[in-house]
Amino acid sequence: MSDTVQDPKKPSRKERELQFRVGLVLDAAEEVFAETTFARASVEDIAEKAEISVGTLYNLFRSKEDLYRSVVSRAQEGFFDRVQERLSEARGPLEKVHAVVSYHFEHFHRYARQFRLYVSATNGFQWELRSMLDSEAMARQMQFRTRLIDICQDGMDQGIFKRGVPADLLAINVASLPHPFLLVWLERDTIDLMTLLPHAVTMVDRLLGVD
Amino acid sequence: MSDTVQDPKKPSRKERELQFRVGLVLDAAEEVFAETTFARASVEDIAEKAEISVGTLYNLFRSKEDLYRSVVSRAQEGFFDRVQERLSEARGPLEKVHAVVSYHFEHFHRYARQFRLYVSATNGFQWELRSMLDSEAMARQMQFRTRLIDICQDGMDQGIFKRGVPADLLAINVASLPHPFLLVWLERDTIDLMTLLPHAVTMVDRLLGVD
DNA sequence: ATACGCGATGAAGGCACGTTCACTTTCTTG
DNA sequence: CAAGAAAGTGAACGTGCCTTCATCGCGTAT
Repeated sequence: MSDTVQDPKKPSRKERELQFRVGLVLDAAEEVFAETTFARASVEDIAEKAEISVGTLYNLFRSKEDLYRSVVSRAQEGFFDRVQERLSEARGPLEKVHAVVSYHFEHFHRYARQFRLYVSATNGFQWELRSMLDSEAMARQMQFRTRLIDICQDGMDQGIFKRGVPADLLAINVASLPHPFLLVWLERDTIDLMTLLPHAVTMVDRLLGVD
Repeated sequence: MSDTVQDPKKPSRKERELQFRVGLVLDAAEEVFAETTFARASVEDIAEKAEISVGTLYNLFRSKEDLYRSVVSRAQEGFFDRVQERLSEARGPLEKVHAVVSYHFEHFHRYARQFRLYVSATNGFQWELRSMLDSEAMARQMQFRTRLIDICQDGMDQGIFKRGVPADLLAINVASLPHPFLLVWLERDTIDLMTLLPHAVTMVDRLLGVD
């Protein structure tokens, strides 16, 4: 019998060809999903960009959601693989942390498009158009940011905050410092948010360089 | 002629009643939008929760998008108003920064539901279900986090990183430190991402407490 | 050369949902 | 109290889009 039992490590030519084709489709899907949200991206657009028909797309993936998951997963895998690489090259904790931070910058410098997917993978967010925001809301947002920049500038001028970083970057970092804490809180709904506050204060103080 | 010219400062009873009703509808809409994304939230659900018909909803708001904008705008306004309050009470830059951070915690402790809207307003993100993520992707995410926690713990044990904060919180802060920089970069597409890296490194060093 | 099988195709099905509008109910006013 | 205005209603409409499936084209084996 022509029992085509293959070496399980080495998939057949057919199999490899399939994986290659799937990869091309994922490329196209990544491009489309990166441009908008999951809901707004259309299967037809993806099929067209991949130069296959919608039917074929559904032969390769069970559903739009399945396709999206695969795209995000692949992008995330690529990202983390490279981070791990850097981590294993780096010696000592400080160097390792620097490697992680640096690689974030390098990665999105190269694959700028993937940023939306990255956010989706790490936080469960999806992008929406900024234009969804009221112009009033935009204005308030800007006003608040300016206010915070001024405060940081004052602190530095008065020698209370450590110098060495532009005031606007410092301000933006301060403003987004609560976010990771809030995300942690949402993740484990057992903990009380307020118990995290002291730690957050410690972290801002470090950012500002106050003892 | 019964020219009902009103004192422009004091709207008519009708007008005030309308505003009150609009407020109730916004409450309902906030609840629904906070539960899912803009795309997934349905106008019918909102109308039902507000105990009005879909038609009435469309008498009050031009479109679903208009409604969403109003909800976000109102939530954001409430948030910023209170922050400004705290800011004006606080004396000196450090106290002001502390006030801002503290209020983030207080606010979402009280209005936990608004978190999604807050993110939407500040970053232009929308939430998606976590379940959209591959289980593999989840695992990778977790693995990376654990790796980073270990590194932070090592650093603290070796006396390289400053103590005083749980290793997991430190790790999460390190991991999300690049985010504000990336958002700044996306906002002003004129700048080169890599020019921001040195500042990011400075900020991590401060977070870690290395000189 | 012919028959067979497997993947590709895209038009049609079906559904979900935003929006409208003719009709009804409620309120106002003379 | 009646007539007219204003506001409320929800069924119907239109649109967009995911998914399916009968059909087709092409390579392979006999």
